[in-house]
Amino acid sequence: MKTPFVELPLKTDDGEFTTRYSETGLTELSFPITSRRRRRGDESQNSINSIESDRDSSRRLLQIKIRGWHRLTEAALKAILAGRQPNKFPPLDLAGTAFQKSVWHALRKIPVGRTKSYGEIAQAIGRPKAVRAVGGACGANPVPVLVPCHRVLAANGKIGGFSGGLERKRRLLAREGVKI
DNA sequence: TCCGTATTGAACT
DNA sequence: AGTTCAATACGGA
Repeated sequence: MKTPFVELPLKTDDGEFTTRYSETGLTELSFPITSRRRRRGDESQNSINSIESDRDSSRRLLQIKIRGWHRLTEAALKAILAGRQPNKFPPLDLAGTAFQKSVWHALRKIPVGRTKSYGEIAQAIGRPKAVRAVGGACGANPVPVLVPCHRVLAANGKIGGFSGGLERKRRLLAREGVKI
């Protein structure tokens, strides 16, 4: 992964997500801060929003490219939050080990409204015994929702875990029409 | 090397 | 239907 250098907020009906981009693609998507009160100087927090210098035209082009990616992220995120399959995703630039990347790749193959167990993912990547490790990789997913780790349930059909909180996982699944 | 995990299935109450 | 437990792969410290 290239080092991320742009951070952009993404407002949705579910709150304001935060996204980060490298020169290669989306590196991170984080859930809205749940804290009630919003800090006063919060807006100044966005200082990394802009690239230091616009003088260089290649940088300007990159800036434009990232804005395009951000629009794709926004559309894709909102689609999934509404329980629909996105038409298009931004390019992803995910930091992780080879094992984690293979898990995340397998997660992306689960269609909207369908689920798999941790064990099934383990099988899908050819490591049938790495069930717990699959759970670990899900928890390390830097781009939740877009890489749909919420569609992974425990083998007995129970909810399993979720870094964004079980409530959110249930809500996402419910919108996709999945009954637990 | 040791420890914690978003697991699993079997063997027990 | 709930609890305990061992097997197990991986990643971080």
